Amino acid sequence: MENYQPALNSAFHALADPTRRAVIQRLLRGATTVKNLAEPFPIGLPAFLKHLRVLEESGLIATQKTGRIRTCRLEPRRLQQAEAWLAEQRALWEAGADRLAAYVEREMPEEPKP
Amino acid sequence: MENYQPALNSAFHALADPTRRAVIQRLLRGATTVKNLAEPFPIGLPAFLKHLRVLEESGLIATQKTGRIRTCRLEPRRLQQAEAWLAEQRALWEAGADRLAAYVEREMPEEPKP
DNA sequence: CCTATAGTTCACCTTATGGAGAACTATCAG
DNA sequence: CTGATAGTTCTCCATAAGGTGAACTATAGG
Repeated sequence: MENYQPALNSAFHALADPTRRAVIQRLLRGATTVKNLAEPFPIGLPAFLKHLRVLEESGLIATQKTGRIRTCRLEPRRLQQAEAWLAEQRALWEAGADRLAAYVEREMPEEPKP
Repeated sequence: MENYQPALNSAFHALADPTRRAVIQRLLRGATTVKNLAEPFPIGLPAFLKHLRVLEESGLIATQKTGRIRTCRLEPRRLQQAEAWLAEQRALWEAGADRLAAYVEREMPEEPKP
């Protein structure tokens, strides 16, 4: 089953936290430094760095260190990948012509189990 | 900040688990019972029921008990809501005309801090 | 009534998550 | 060289997640 997709696991998990979603939204407006990103949040730097690591390991952002400054930028491909999964489910739902048929087949099978 | 959206928190969290995504995909083909849903998975019923509760509390599915049978169905609105958030971010990214401008303003501010 | 079926609840375990503070490292500015 | 700045790492803590097995409840059928 193509349903075990680690990329989706970690992407959706990363997206489940409001701090991390806010980081993503901030990065939509351009790459910036850790300090800059962390500034609006009421948590300590160590905690914030954990969020960044979750985002980076999920592939939603990428970072690069130059001198003592780490710059973070958005990696839109993963975002799109998550969106694609959701869009596909919606498409299947909307297509759903076979929903009733499947229901009938399930509730009134032609060959009940012995 | 409209970024603290409990609905998105719980929806994305629910979507982060492959078992729960598989349940959603199963429900695309029509409502069914707990037993039916649980059958393909290698985990015990109590663990599976926890997954169902996460899905239900996130608003991604709805359930209804008749007699001793609980029927689960997909609630596509939440799915769409999550998709909408992602789509919006992508739209903002693709619009991103001000990305360079913001970068310049950040890296070369007109009034550096004293 | 009796029993299999469908869920449910309970106590428990292990690991992950999100946060804290303190101490440390590496660089840039003067 | 000497700070100040920007990250980083460390240990610790509380809670949430995901799983287990055993015991329990409530129907539906025969």
